[in-house]
Amino acid sequence: MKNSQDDIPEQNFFPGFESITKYLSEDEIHTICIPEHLISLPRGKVIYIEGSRINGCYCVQSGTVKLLKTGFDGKEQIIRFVTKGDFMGYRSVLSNELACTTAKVIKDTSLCYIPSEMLFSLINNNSSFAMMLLQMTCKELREANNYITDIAQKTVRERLAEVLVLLQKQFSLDSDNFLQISLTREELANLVGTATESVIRLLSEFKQDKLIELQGRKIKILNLKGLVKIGNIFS
Amino acid sequence: MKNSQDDIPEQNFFPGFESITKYLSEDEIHTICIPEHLISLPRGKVIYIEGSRINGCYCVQSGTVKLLKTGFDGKEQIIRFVTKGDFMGYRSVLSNELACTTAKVIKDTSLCYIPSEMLFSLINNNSSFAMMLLQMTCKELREANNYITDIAQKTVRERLAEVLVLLQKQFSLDSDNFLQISLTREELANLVGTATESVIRLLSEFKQDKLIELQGRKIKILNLKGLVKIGNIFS
DNA sequence: CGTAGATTTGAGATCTCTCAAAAGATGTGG
DNA sequence: CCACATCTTTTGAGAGATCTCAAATCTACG
Repeated sequence: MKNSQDDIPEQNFFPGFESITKYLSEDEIHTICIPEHLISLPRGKVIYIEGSRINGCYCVQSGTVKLLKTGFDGKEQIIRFVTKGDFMGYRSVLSNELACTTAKVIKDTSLCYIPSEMLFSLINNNSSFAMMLLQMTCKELREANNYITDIAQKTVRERLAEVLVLLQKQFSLDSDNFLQISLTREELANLVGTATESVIRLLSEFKQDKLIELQGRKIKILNLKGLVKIGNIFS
Repeated sequence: MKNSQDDIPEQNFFPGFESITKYLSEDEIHTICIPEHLISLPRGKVIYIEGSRINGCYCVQSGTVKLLKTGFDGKEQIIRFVTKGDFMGYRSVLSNELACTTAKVIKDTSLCYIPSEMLFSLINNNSSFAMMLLQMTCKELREANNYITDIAQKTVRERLAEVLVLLQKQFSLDSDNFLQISLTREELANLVGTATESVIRLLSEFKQDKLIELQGRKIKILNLKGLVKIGNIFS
């Protein structure tokens, strides 16, 4: 597998792999990072759909993907965003189940596909990779548990404030300090777990209270502490 | 480690381990199942508290434990129940973080304690155990994601119906077909994510509609299909 | 310029929560 | 075994948050 291209720094070609390369040998990296496994997709494209069988997982190298579940009445619930260095789809592969979420691109993205066999072989042959994966799922699990408690106990107002704070943490800012993620009001509602109109009303309240600034879909956090306080965020 | 007691069937002494013994060698089982690691606790006892450091995880052999998180205003949110054969606490151990939930006994329980080092050594030396653990976290993650969607989109009435159906799935029935789990109205509310009074009102509605029968804290499901329909449960 | 989709605003309906009080259950100590 | 204290459960009533429906505006794009 190792070949004469050793002098070419892979990191430049596969920037998204920084987070996992430290757990993989050169051989393993070369096996995964073949051109046939690299995929580029524009905003709006669906990577996989809830209920379908997926035969591999994905590592995001750039862009943003939303993972969502569809409720019984067709309403979307956004579970999390997947950005550079994150994995997705591995849960279904590992437990050999149909995908329980839909993955949809919200900012042009490039992905590396990792076939099931390859994932299983990595886990079985490389215990530090297995441990990394285990810790990753544990982290997701903790966040999911926190989210359950929040959604169950907090008001919509508190949750929206919290979501804004979390977006600020996960996404970088552009030159004008606006969040580098563009969500429709509906997507924001599907993240918070509320109606679109409620998000709109609360956003304009927050704007009036000088907590945020709005320019179409772009959001700038003006008073992070204020939002933290409204959202009753402690952790 | 292996000794002259080989003729004694461990299963009788450690019934809760059925689910994990198939992933462990005899040696490994003998290392884990030492008397010093077996703990019996009555209802009401706390095994570990949210925010504390735990140095190992637990495998439940009998009884029932509730895992809960405390919201900012002190209200409990029950995350899940841990019963025979289930693990708990491993998430915090693996990610080397403080416990993010509190574990409290709700039905007299016996546990086996598994120290951190032992857990890590099992993962590193036994890839099928690591895989089992990984699949377990994936299963929990799927359930957590489902729960997020439910709590965010369903009404309290739908959620209570769903919770009753889930309890019926997870817990066995006594001779009179009552659920073998005893929860206060408040605990039920903390599971559904609502106020105690709301649970009480809805339970008596369900009773009037002949969906359930109540005897104090004991609950008998009379019309499972009806509850499934009210709860909009598809999976 | 026209159409489709997204956003905003308003108003009424409704679900759910909170607060308060009564009734019932449980447990303790005398 | 009774009396008292405490906790749980139940019921009522009113307040408030949030949702739904409808209509108006705005935006983007061919």
